[in-house]
Amino acid sequence: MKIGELANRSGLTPSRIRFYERIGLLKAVDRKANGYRSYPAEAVTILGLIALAQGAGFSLDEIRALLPADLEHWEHDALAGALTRKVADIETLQARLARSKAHLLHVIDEIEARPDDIDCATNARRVLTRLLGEDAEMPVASLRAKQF
Amino acid sequence: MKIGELANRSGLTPSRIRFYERIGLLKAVDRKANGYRSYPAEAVTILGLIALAQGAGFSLDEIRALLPADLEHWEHDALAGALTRKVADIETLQARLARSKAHLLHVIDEIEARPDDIDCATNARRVLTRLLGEDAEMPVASLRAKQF
DNA sequence: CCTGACATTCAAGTTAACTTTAAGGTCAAG
DNA sequence: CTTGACCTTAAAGTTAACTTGAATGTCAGG
Repeated sequence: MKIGELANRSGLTPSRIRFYERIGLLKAVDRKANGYRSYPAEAVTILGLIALAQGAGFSLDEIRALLPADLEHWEHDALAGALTRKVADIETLQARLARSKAHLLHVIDEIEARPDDIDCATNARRVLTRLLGEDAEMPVASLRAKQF
Repeated sequence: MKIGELANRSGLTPSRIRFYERIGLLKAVDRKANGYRSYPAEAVTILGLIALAQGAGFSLDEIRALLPADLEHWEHDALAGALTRKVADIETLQARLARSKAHLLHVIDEIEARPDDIDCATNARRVLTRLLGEDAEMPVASLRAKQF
């Protein structure tokens, strides 16, 4: 199978597949006489797995550390541990998101529920004072460091 | 107030504050005779708001579009709309995370609950087959495009 | 007067995960 | 024999949000 067909079957682009090879996530495959890469059918499965793991929040580095050379020879304990830790990561993120959401809803409430008898500027001051006095959270965005 | 003091009070670094000015998130402030930036007390509030918004998942671009020149003159409707949309974004992410988590737990189950009478390789094939046959999700990581 | 803690600017580096571009081979079909 | 769809490589570009580095200026204290 040439790289274009593999790309079609796996849903990844050729450039992405070559990139994975370059960074050592995929081992270099055989070449035909003309230099074209020639993939075994198994490659579709491997790429599918990579995409799946990415979808679950694993970074390419993490995936590289877990993907066995032989698809039937997983490092059971490392894999189970990584999966469990990833679940914990997700739970952390869920908790953080819940707090962000609650916070946002609270702010929406504050700005919508302005008493009729005070003007916008006064209300703005009131909202601002409350907002900055409350909890200062860690940025949700900082989670990108952990692949979310 | 010089930039160092503002940095201390706001918890941001001086380089970050200069960066915000460079990209137009903060308007340029007055300079002392020696060229040093001189900030009004209000700047602490503004930086606090920026950090707060970032914590809630807003990108700097979004924040720039929402932050009024005058802190007491918010564009009420734009702000309320943006907050509401951000809550919706968070809900989308929550749903996605829930699915990822369920998926991971399912995989952990599959690899742990291997029947005693089949070997690792066979189990690996069984797990792989199920895994790749199921749903292929969008990567959680793709949410970074929306600031999470 | 010197030292050290500040301040300034501009350019370049960082991270992840790719894509894009450029310049060029290969090959089946018409 | 030429077109067009593929394939190859290496290098550079992308995005967000900063940081780091280099070269230099300012200023209060001892």
